[in-house]
Amino acid sequence: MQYWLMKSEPDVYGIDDLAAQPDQTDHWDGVRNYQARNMMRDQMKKGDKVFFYHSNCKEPAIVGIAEIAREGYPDFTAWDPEAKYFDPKSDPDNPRWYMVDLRFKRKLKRPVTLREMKNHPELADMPLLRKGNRLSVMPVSKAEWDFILQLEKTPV
DNA sequence: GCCAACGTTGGC
DNA sequence: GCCAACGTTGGC
Repeated sequence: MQYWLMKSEPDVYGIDDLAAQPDQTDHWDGVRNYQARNMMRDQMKKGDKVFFYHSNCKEPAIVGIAEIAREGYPDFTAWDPEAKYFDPKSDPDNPRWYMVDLRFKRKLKRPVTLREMKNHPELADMPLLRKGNRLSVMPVSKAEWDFILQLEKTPV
């Protein structure tokens, strides 16, 4: 099993939005970046664990845990001219973009903030902490995953 | 709201 | 294939 981190803007789609879905499951559409696409299409497996990260907000932080409920399949919103992430270069015969389904598992006991993570050398290799990194989907090592779960248990 | 860093596009 | 221009991301 692998571990991942996926970013979302809470104003657009936060962890509470995922938790409010039927079966607490939703498709993760709108990713339009090839590196992220490849990971969703080729690497994510059902049951993999995912940190849900809130980006572009007041206190960027990991706020919860989800899991992969369905492995990569074509992102059909790319074919919908009305959709925000419509891409005329993608078509059903040759889909350019892929997505997965995520199922909400739980919120963290407290958010583990970006600011806090920067203070721990154990996490320094995470793409999340590297300057200028814009990947919205990234792998997390088991050591990093476990470390962050330890942080969660520690009061701020 | 600013702006640095990055990915993509398209002219050549 | 190069690279300048452009749009986007996302922390601050």
